[in-house]
Amino acid sequence: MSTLTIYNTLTREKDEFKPLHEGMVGMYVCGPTVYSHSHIGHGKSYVSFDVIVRYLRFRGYKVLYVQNITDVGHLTDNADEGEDKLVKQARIDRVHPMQIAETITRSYFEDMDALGIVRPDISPRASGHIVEQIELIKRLLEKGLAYEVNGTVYFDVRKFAGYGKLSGRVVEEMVEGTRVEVRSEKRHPSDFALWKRADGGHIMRWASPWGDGYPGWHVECSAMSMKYLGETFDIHGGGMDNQFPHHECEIAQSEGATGHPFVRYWIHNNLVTVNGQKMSKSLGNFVTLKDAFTRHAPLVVRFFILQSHYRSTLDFSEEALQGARSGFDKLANTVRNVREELSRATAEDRAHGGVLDAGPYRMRFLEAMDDDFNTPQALAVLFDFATELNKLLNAEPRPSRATLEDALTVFDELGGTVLGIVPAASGAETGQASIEPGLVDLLLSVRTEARKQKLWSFSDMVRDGLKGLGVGLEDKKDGTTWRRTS
RNA sequence: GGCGCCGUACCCAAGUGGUAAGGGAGAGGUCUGCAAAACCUUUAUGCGGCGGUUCGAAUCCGCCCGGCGCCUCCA
Repeated sequence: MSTLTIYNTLTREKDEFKPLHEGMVGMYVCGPTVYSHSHIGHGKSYVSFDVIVRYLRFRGYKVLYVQNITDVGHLTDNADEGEDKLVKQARIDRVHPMQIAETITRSYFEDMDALGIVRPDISPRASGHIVEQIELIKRLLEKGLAYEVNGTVYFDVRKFAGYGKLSGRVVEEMVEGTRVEVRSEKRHPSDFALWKRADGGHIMRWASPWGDGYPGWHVECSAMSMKYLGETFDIHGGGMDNQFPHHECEIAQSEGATGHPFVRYWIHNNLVTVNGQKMSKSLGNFVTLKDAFTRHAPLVVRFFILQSHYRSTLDFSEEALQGARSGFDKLANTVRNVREELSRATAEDRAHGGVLDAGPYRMRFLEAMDDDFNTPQALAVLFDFATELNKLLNAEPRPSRATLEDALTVFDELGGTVLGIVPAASGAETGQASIEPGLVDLLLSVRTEARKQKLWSFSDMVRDGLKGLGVGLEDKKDGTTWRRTS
């Protein structure tokens, strides 16, 4: 097996992956701020990290995957001023902020489940870890890396030498040209809030050594990741837009407090564009997943995402999604045909027949995934494999049972377990007891009889009618098969 | 202004020194009562442009053109 390499933002190159503890991986990914429904950008991000987790597990690592739910703390305009997003939405909807958080959290998991994303092992809520955040801030104050002003605690950026190492920024150079307004309270414009004083009407507030307030922008991720994964862990992921300042600040807080390296591999996925333009909350041009799912099956969206590399931007367009759908169908058809042929081969106890060695395809797939999770290339391997299998399925002698079994294993493991785009056999294929498949079969036998009598317009009527109901027919040499097409 | 990314066929998209993956769409063909599915052939002497390094460059270097991102929230 080749070695797994991961593009590490910290080193700016593909590093060989070696976990801190043999066989175990601690991984943290920045989760959503739950104040509005997830959009396709979230989809791309979490599908990408889902495949990374799946692949690591497939490769035999025991992965502990932690992804936070931010239900407090992020602000609307800049790091130090502005309104809490949850509070703002709550005011608009005239409900308690936690009601928004709860509703949106459910919505988020609903969408992620639809995309076939394996749930994180732990989904810690920021509001449930206020104590840990306060403890972290206390440690930073004790070490002299933070200071308090009027109930607000700031991180003193100039006291932490490593500030800027992730994003390649130099503190002194950042001041000029930025739009960060200098707040007189702060010792340096780049200092960021760890704890914020809650003014009069602020609903989300907690008691702290510095008075009533709420956690700053970045502490939750440091506090929660270290709580569950330890002070140094293997992988931290997130969107590229979080590289600075969010992740930079996380490093400063965590390493400042512990004195140890925080994260060994930083993984950043690229963003989604719509019509070539960045999709963002402030631009208001985002497409929610729920909206996308009304036009495209969730698995097609997942397939579409995996057709480009996680570090590339992905341009969302209806045309591209249509193309993805056709490609996805092609792969799904092949898997279905292999399953059907296998049940025939099993029934006739077919020991000999056409042969295709799955080994080379499996190897190429793993090599692609080992190369910084190159899912487009891995998919290309599955397509190559499908083409060869289709040839075999059309040829005489019929493929051997062993070949079909191997092929199915490849599809189930690589396409299913790793990429998550090959679902388990559907009800119709497994003969699930239901009246509907029985009725379709009955119609098909009637139509077959009609075709024997060359009653073409009659048989076409049945076919067209079923098509309208989302059942597609295929007349093959050894009989007619059907599948759901919508 | 500072830092960074990208530009590959009609569309999407891999490939980072060895002579252009894969998917979609189009054209032609095989099979079929017709479809559908599948298979075969075909569609970039060419990788934004111009130079340079090299036996050899889409891949490395320089300049230019075009698009985008971060430096304020965002995955």
